[in-house]
Amino acid sequence: MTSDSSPESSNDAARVYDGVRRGIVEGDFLPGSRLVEQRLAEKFECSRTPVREAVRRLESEGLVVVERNRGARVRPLTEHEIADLYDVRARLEGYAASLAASRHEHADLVVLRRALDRFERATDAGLRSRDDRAVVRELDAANAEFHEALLTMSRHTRIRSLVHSAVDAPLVFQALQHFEPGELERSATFHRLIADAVTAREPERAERLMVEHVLQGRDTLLAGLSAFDDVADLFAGRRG
Amino acid sequence: MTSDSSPESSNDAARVYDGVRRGIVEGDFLPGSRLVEQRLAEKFECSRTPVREAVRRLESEGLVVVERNRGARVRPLTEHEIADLYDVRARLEGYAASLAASRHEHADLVVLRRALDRFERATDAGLRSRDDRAVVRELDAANAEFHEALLTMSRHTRIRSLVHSAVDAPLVFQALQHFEPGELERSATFHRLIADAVTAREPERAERLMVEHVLQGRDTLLAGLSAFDDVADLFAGRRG
DNA sequence: CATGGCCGGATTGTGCGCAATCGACGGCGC
DNA sequence: GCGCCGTCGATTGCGCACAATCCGGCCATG
Repeated sequence: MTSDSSPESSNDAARVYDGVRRGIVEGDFLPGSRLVEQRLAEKFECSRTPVREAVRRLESEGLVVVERNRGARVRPLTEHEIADLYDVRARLEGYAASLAASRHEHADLVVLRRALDRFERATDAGLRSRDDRAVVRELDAANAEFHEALLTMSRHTRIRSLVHSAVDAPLVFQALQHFEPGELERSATFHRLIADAVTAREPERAERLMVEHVLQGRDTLLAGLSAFDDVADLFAGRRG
Repeated sequence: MTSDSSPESSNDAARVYDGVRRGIVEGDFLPGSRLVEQRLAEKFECSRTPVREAVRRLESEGLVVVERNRGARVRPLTEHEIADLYDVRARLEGYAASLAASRHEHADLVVLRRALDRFERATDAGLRSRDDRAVVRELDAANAEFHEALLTMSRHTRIRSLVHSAVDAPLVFQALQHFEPGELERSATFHRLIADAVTAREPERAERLMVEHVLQGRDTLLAGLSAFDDVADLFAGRRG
């Protein structure tokens, strides 16, 4: 689930936005840590102006919190908030899936199938070596492509940004899901079922399957979190 | 549904944000019209820097669109998009209502009741003179207070901003709803029923009622729109 | 020892100027 | 008359400096 702005965006603000966002998602900026404008400006070799813009955008997307005159920090998340976000996400993506089933055009199906295949290949690789960073990154990218394809097919101008508001913040924990045994296969299965329901233009089934898929992901993640309470503490911003 | 930042924010950026937002919602800036940074800076008596911040924030909330190096304009909406936004809103606020029914604390009910009373008073005034701008503004404010109260009671940190993403843009048309005969009473009735379901801690009923309430609003609005096709054209940015 | 006011460094908020970019207009050749 | 190209004005993108604000520590006082 990456943003619309491609990483090689020519303007500085978008470049900083992509960089900081990736830094947050991949764990280089830990939750609770401060994002000082001057520091980021030096890191990305530009002035504070585009940095400000990037940070404010991240704020409006819920990845960082800024307090007036006190600056920005990476938003810490409690287990409770993660669960809530996944519940909203389930509803939003479920709705998107039902729209996709109703509204898709033939060309969309090609894109969807390609995303499906990519995810299955990534799954195979992931089953062999799930601690290879490149493999994990490919898994996440393939997963994002599948979900993005459905958002596009829904023909709903705004739903993409709405889904991102719910999805992006918990993305920090994404990696945890891949370590749960069976989760990769489960995801692949659901992706296929969802694609089938959408292809057959069955909105209700597509919605139900998507809701269940997302809730599965929620539970896997929460299970992984409580298995690593110290990690949970870390991500909640309670530095030790 | 007004933003969290109170209008008397000491901050220039927030002041401009509030001002432009109000200008869009109240029709002073028509959809499709350009928002030139320098112009806004003069109007709000500050430099372009805070104006930029305000405009970018409005962009991320979907009220304006900006094209690179070409500036911002008030986002035009098609009837189709309005319908889609209301559908998402129904689901999101329905979810929020069910959460509110499950999670509210006793003190919340006082706030909810006050909002309810305020809306009923505003309704009475509205039935007498529905073309008085002050009365309409009070109606909108009371309505916003009711919906905001439920969002607060849902104890879901992020749902407020999600709902606003779906609600804010079509707010431009809000006024149209008040002219549909019977709509004010219908709204008041639903508000009361929703409040009752929430108070009685019945999440499913609260959700159903809220979904229906929002969809009623959608239909009223669309009916009003097609009754004024020229107005619709105007708001869609097709200037004549 | 607890408390409150004061000061200095760090960081954000804002103003302002210049360079880059885009669209419109008009001149040129055909 | 029509399409192409260069120039120009309008506007945004960005860098930079100064002002406003906040936090921590220090000191005086009770």
